[in-house]
Amino acid sequence: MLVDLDYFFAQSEERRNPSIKDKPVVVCVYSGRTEDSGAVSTANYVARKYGVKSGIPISLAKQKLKDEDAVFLPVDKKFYHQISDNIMEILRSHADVFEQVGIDEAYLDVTQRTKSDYQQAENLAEIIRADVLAQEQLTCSIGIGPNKLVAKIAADVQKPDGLTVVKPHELNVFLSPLPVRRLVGIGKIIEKKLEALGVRTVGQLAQVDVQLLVDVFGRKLGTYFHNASRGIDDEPVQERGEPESVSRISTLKNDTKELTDIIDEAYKLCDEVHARLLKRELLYRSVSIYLVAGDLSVHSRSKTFENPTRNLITFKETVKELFEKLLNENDVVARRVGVKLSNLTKKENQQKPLTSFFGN
DNA sequence: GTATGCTTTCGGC
DNA sequence: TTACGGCCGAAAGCATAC
Repeated sequence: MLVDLDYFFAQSEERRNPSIKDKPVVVCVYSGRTEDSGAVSTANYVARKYGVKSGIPISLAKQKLKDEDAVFLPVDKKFYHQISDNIMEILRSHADVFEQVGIDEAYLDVTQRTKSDYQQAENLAEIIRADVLAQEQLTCSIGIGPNKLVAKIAADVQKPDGLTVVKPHELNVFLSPLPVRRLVGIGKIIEKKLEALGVRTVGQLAQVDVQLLVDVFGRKLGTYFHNASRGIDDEPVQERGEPESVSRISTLKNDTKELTDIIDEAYKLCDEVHARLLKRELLYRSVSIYLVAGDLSVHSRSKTFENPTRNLITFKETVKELFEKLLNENDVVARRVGVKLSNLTKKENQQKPLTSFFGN
């Protein structure tokens, strides 16, 4: 079962101030450069009717809504996190195994408690929705299926406030008409390659000989596509541990080509990211830098070390080295800069053995 | 050839 | 007609190893 909180940030704002909920509500990330510079994080369904959606410029959203009584609000991540934590606790209590994905989504393995009975799973989903609504006044959309792949797609077809159940015998009818793009793992490039093979829908993909898929995409991807098109997926619902990366990015007050200006800003971000690393008692093995140029093209560089460390000086030196490298290789003006630590491990068992101790 | 791991880019929210 | 965040994980693409 996949539970997805509907237009989460905007719905949280509606809960905080119910008087806005019949109006277009647009939650924005303001960059602080000019009055309306920044992008839309998410919008409620009233706003979506006007073409306002995640990622578009705030000024464009304002234009689309210029004749409406729309509400523009800045993101309040702390507030959303509180609500999310409360809801995730509710969801966890209804699952055999629980896997949170991002701030507004979670997989619930309910096989045991429903004894694999889809009617019981549907009943449980209604209980969960009622629980979330009663305790946190928010709606969600739920997909139920034989595995994560199907549950995820099911949750997407009917929202907001939807419940979609796909039983094993309904798999083909449900999946066949969908575009291949709906399958996790199929992006723009693979979509193009499949189109060249005359494959546009999941049903068509299921008709392709598995050997041909293996020949074109390799064994791993080929067999994955073959199985996914049939709704076969063995990925277990798994409790997630620590995040895989910690990053910060910010928009500069003014564009610059100067390494020193970029480094100054980047070092501030390093301090924040490093503080978060320490708070979670983690070590990093990879350092990345990120630069959005004046023309909005994106550039990044990264470096991975042999052994995990928590050293701040190493972090900053590496950031400097990577920005030097990037600026040497590209003639760009920096608009936004960011830093990231990844390949994170807990402080204990930090040392991966080079070879296994016994055997081979 | 395929597997694996690293780097860079993409895309969802 | 343009306009443009911050964060995350996934995908793509490559190099190297087997």
